Amino acid sequence: MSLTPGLQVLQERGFIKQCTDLEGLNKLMSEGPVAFYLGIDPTGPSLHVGHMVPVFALSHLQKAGHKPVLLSGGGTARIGDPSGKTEMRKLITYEEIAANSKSQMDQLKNFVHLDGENGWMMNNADWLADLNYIDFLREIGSQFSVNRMLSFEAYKMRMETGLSFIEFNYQLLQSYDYLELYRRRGCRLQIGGDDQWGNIVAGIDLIRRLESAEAYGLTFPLVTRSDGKKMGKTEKGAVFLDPALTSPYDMFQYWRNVPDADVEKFMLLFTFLEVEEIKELCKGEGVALNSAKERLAYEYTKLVHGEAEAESALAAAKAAFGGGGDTSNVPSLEIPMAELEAGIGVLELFARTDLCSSNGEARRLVQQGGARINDIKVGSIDEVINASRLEEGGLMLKAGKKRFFRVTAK
RNA sequence: GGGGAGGUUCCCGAGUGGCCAAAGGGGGCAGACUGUAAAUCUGUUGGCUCAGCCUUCGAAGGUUCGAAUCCUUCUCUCCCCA
Repeated sequence: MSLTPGLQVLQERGFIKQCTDLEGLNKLMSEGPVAFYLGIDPTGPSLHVGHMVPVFALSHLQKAGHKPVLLSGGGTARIGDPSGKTEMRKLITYEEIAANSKSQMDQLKNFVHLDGENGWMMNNADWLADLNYIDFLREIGSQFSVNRMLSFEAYKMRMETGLSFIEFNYQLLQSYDYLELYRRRGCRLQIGGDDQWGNIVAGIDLIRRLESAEAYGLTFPLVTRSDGKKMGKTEKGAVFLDPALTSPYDMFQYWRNVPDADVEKFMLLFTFLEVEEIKELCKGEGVALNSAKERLAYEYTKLVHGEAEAESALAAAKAAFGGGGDTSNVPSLEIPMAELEAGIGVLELFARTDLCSSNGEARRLVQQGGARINDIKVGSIDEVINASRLEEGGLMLKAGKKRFFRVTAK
């Protein structure tokens, strides 16, 4: 079977995990633009790496001429999806959900063009928020078999730890979303992470029963790292798109430090570079892969924050690790010159930066020989830093091998 | 509604009156080795004005010279029965 361009791209980039009927979907897509949707629940204020595989997939399909609906789950977030979770998520307020939804959607402007003609942005709160319970049960609830739902993998885990009724209803709402989008926009495809498989399939069933129409589902792998660490997590938490939560520099560093074994896979999934070019960049081994990692970091940062920020992050990283150069974009803190002239204890100095969260941590860092200032090891916890140590108006603090922080005096 | 079991440090989990800032594991951090990779080994991992002091074992009281450990009330979670 030769794949239609959109699917072809997803296939060769390693996006496709499961499809309800790849052949059928391929045929449909070969006949013309297909309306499809991706739902994202606004459970947090910012999107993070974990959200991005489906977003990239959406963009690839859009580029191939298909029509995306980006659905913010303003209604479903009020319930909470139990899929893949071991415990119930805390319910969040309606106000938070609305705010999250807005900020998340704003973040995707660089990836998709939802102008109402080639794509749409919708919110399922529009049809879920004011549902009439009895009507819903009669029309939708009657179509669902509890026996069948309980057999779904997504609920298996929860059968051990407990599943509340509110969460059990999540699948009905997501299925109803699909039905609504089929009716409103003619959506015939829903895409999502592989944890959404059960919910997607349920929606397809619902459409078949009520509309006698064939709809499709396509899921993407839940990306893992070869070293077993959680994808998109740093010691500080998730790698967010919001620069207030994750600075462009930190985002850059996250990708820059990815394990060798994952570079190619991540480039295919998280950048728009041509497949050929990626193969070329990643064919090297060992040290050669370092430049590929740098490129990966640059491309992703550029997509999220724009070229200027990506350049800055790259320059800052080079300066910090290579020595010299423009360090002005390394995360920094400004302290009054007078204070520095009077002298500041090293421990206090480190504790005031993001490098150490307490004096004790700074003490440990120094005692273990991991603290450096302007690349000179801090020898003692009693050391006092004053203005004579300034270089180019600042101090470059280093904790361990790869955490940098710049302190400037004014 | 009735009965039972529990809530311990970032997570899991030991600890039933002083030897407990609290075993062990995970994770994190640092050092060695390296390539801002992985793997491995070692150290470290509540705060502070750091041989001392302060705060922490769901919350609030109480008993005691002394409480994570005992008592009372409250609160939350899980399980069984209805």
